[in-house]
Amino acid sequence: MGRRCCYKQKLRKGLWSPEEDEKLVNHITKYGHGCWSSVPKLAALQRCGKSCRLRWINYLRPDLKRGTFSQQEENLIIQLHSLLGNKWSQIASRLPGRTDNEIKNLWNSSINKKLRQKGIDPNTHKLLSVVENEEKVSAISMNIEKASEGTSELNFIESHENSNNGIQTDKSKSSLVTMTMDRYPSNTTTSAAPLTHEFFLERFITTHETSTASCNKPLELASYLSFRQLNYGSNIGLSMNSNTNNLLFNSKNSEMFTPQFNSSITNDNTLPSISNSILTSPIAAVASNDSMRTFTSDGSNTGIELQRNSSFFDSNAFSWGTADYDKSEKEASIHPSVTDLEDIKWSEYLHNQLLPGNAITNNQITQDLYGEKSIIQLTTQGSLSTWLQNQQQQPSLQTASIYNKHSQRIPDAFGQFS
DNA sequence: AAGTGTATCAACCGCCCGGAT
DNA sequence: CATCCGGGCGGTTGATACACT
Repeated sequence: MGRRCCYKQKLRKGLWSPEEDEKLVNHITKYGHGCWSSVPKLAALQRCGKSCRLRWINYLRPDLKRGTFSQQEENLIIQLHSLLGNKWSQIASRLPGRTDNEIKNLWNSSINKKLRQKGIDPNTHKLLSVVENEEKVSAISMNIEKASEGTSELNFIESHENSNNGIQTDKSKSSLVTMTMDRYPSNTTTSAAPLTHEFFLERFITTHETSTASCNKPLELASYLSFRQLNYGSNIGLSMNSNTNNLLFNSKNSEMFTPQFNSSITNDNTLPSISNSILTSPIAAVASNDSMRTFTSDGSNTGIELQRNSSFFDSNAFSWGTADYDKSEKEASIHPSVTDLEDIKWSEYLHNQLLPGNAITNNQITQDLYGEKSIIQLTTQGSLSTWLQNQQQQPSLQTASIYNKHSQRIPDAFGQFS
């Protein structure tokens, strides 16, 4: 099978001359492009059909928007890229007047670099440090599995004391590993409450519900936000790996640590599928480089303001992902765990879906990729547990309907994914 | 002013997909 | 069913513009 178009002789290549442009425009204006392979002949051009098509689409089309990209456009591109990856044509279809080539060039030349300067992996949209640590966690996880195949846990610890993973394995660290392994024995991993986004979100919700009078627990919020990599630009990242979901890392110093659990504290019975453990001490590290304070805006609303030293238009923490909608109906209709909450656009869920009474009265995310700082501001009057209790009464129906609603909205908003 | 490095952008290349034969 | 072929896409290249020393 040959590719004739570019093998033909006498075909011009390289930049288009104004005369060629004029010929192509005149032809397409009069007759349309029809079959691209026939366009060169009909328009008297010494070009292949592909070249004509490219020239028209990327440069001559009358509906093209010229000029530099606006900040909104760049933010949208980043958000869409986090959703679609390098599907430039699909991204371009969401930006009227912009071509896939143009967006691709912008990404490769500009955005890519800016993200890296911010310490963000442009491919995964995660903190570079987080990505690195995830690799470390993965490596350790493999070592743990290897070690568990050995004679004893002690052997594992001792073997790590002699290894060089970039992670210190002093006595205290080793004891932490021992503790977490005890907590999550391999045969109960799936039933035990893992330290996942569910865990953080539960704390956030629970805290907001039960302490609205003072709402002075910003750390729980930080824990969740940090988990979702909302701390883009921060030099501190948390990483959790599903395989070793009981380990945390401080990417600043590459130290591994584990959360302190206190299973006796708080459970409002609104999330029966979630462990009633809470995370305490490690979160302090999350917020150590950030200015965080609580405030009261009007006496009734309390909120949390998180100011970061640097910022990024976050597309993960409050965005939806197509993969999330690959869930089966069966899975979506089971228990209304917090996972369901996060499977849809989080802020929108809270704002529009989750709280019929508009318990969250304001949810503003003011972020700018290139700004000096960003402010994430949430105010709440707190009635999440009310909703959650309703969910508990009719879990399958409501959760399934939410899932269906959002799964329908995705194609509406973004068209069909390939 | 000249040289060098970097950024931008237009265009090409090669692969893939789907319809036609 | 296999092959042909055009269209479309993402990756890459090369020319040019621009910034900096």
